[in-house]
Amino acid sequence: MEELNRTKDIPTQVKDPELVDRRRRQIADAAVQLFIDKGFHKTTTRQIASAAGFSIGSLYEYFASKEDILYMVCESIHAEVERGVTMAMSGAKGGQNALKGVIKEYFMVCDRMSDFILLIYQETQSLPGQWQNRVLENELRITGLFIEALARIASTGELPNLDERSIELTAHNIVVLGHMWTFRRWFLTRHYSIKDYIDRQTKLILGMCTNKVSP
Amino acid sequence: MEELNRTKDIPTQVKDPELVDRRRRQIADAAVQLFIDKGFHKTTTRQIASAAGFSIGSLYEYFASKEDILYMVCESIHAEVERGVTMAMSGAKGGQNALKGVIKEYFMVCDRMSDFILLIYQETQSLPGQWQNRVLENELRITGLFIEALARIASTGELPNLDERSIELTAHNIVVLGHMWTFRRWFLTRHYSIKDYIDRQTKLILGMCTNKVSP
DNA sequence: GCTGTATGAACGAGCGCTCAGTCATAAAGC
DNA sequence: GCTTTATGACTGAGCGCTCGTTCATACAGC
Repeated sequence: MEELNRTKDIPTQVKDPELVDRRRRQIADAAVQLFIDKGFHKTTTRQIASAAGFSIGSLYEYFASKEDILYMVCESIHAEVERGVTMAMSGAKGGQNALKGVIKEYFMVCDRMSDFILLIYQETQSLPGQWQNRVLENELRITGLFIEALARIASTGELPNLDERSIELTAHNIVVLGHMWTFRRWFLTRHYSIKDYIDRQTKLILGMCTNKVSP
Repeated sequence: MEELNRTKDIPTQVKDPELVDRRRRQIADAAVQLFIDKGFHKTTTRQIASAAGFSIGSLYEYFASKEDILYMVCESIHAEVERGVTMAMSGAKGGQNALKGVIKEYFMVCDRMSDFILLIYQETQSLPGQWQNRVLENELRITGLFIEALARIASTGELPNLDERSIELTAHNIVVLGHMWTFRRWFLTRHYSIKDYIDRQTKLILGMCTNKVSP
């Protein structure tokens, strides 16, 4: 799993690496739900330990600090999102419908993972600087997948009028409009179903790409 | 000032209302900078008090809790953003250039206030539920300004193909793409000047509005 | 019996918030 | 005008408590 590579540099006291992976996954699963429900700061290490079925002492055998746990949670969320987006891309057909399909699948991922995406928006700042950067790199890598997809579609001549920079910005826009479904859901879910949202946003985004506005 | 009306229901021990306003403004000004620099949770009430030039005891004459201070900070940020957006609207000319102008002015407000907007994205969750709702209402009111502006422009026949729902969603998109400049600035400012960003996003947004994609 | 893992009581720094008291100013009494 | 009393903004030591983290001890597998 991708997530395991990137958490290798979280320090631990425990020798058996397979046990470390298993326990860390246990802890991350328990922690993420607590963080979603109460936020990072209002969740205590004791609550995390007991939700994972450990003593507080054991928890500190696998992590050196509370922030380490948050970092691992963020990493595993991004791994999951990236997995979803990659799958959405691979199932794409040719032509302009390819873009429609990718947007739809991505927005579905955002819908399914909205709690998790929201968590990243709210708690990235609580990470130590070094790991904040890692999280931002993840965000960029996911955006990169959309840049590639758009470039591929543009190269077939389906998307006129898009230079490299505009493709980049459009990719960011698509990513963020997916996130918007999560951080404005307090309003959006009251007025749109996810299907409505996807249909309308897809039209608007396609308008973005195929526009022919005079300068 | 708008912000004063909405903070009337924060309790205080002090009798003189004019003094309450003055002191609260003092405290909010000190607190907002600390919150931006260190975050809400890592800022202590003592630090706020001393940055405002008070003792910790006095601070609690004007607020009943630390969260009250955060709420007042959020209110004053929204008041400032709303002021900026309203000014941008009032200076608008007719025609499609009206929309261009509004977008430009709004994005400039986002650029100027990016620290503050970011703060709201990160710390709204730290507010008690009741005041969280107030902050979300503010966000909605600002979006409403864009809905009105778009509706006004559409009614002149400048924007074809936009039903009411699409206007609403486009307004949300514009607001959020302004925010994007703040919460992705770690990437965007390295590759785009604010002028670049405005020019390119304006083109993309106009493409959104004037699109004629088949169903 | 030695190594690696698990435990939870104990620690102590730090937090939000309180409250008994101070002091400058103003009103009241003479 | 001088003294006394009342007012209310302001002060900061300290209370009660929580939390992240540690470590002496117990236990399990080989």
